[in-house]
Amino acid sequence: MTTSSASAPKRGPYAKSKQRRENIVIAAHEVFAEHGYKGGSLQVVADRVGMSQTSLLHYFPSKSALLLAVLNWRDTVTGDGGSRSPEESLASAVIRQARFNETVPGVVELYTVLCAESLTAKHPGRDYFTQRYEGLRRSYSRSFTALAREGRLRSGVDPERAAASLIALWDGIQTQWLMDPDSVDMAQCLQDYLDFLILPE
Amino acid sequence: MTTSSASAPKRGPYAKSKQRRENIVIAAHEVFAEHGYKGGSLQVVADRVGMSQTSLLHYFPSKSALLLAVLNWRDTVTGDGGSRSPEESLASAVIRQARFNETVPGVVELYTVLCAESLTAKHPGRDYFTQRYEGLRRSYSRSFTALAREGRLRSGVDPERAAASLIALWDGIQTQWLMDPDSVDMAQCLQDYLDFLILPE
DNA sequence: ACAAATATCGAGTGTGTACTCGAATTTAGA
DNA sequence: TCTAAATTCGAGTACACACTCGATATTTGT
Repeated sequence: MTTSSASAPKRGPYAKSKQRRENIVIAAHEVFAEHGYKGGSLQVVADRVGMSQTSLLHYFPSKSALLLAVLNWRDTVTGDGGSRSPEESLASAVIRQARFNETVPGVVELYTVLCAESLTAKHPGRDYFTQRYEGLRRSYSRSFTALAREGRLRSGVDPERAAASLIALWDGIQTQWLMDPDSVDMAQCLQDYLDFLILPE
Repeated sequence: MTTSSASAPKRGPYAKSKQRRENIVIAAHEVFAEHGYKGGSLQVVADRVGMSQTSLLHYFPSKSALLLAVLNWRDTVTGDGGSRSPEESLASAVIRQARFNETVPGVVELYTVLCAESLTAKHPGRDYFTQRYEGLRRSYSRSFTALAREGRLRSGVDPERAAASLIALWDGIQTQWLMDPDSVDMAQCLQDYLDFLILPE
């Protein structure tokens, strides 16, 4: 036998399945970004990927399962959070990511729209976002603490509050940027804030 | 004649109408905060206020009209934006409002949820939020400019970017607070930021 | 008290939703 | 090639939605 016990005559997904699933996730990403989770429909996703709604449900058993797949896919695609090399500074990684985000407004929109929507009752994305925020705060908090040890954090700055504030500023500036991209310079706002918190070497 | 031309035999709303409309708006406020605009339904609002869905539509001709009424009502209730006395400092007004907001999580939730939802396609709240952000940025920008004239703005700080950043920080910290109220101190984060921007007298 | 304007609602309309079922088609391993 | 598994989809289900219509009940100015 190749896998598992003899009483399980399974063969696994066919060759094109992987590509098919990814196409669905990408289409769903667009639809959820444009209309939100509640506002987006499986039918529209199916139309966009060129298959029937029934076939779509063969790959993802429910709408909420599709949402979670979209959120997890987003994580793997965007070099998100702690994926910076040990040499790169926190500030440089943040600014680099912010500049990159300007080139993918759809990704920013998905994140901003679903994050707030996940605050509503029984939203399937709730756990994803709460865990993500916990992780992000811990990660940034550690970075600020490390900077403090080197004496490079402005005195009086609390690492945990600074972590939450940095994330908050980032999220909020993205919202304004989505409303009117010309009204605000995301990277510059983050740069200003980090220049204040972090002292030069 | 009392009002308008003779060919308009109107009598106007009855006595209890005003109260009725306000009850509807309050119920809608709760429902939209809990479920968002798309997620909330007229039936649930009608149930909560104790009337039929049809009667509700007598007061507000459409769901989107009800949403706009809710948003405008929110403005009049929360002492919002520029309603501070000339003596009170910008910082003190911001912190006071932030502390007040901790006592009305439903209002914060409505704002955060609908603001992000308004980014989605053809959302009826879009104009409200874009205009609100424009107004808020202009107001804060003026305050920072005034402080700069008194030499009380940290050198290198751009008033317009500082205005956008302050709003962004505020919005973002509210999101984190809604997800987990214990994870963050909204007023303290704003205080930290303002203490940096604004020099003591 | 009377008549007209307002308020209330039951019943219905058309549409969209996520999701199910069963049958036909395609693929892959032997 | 042959068979069983994986894939596709048309048809249908049950329900929720915003909104309409017309008829009834209530309020108000005179």
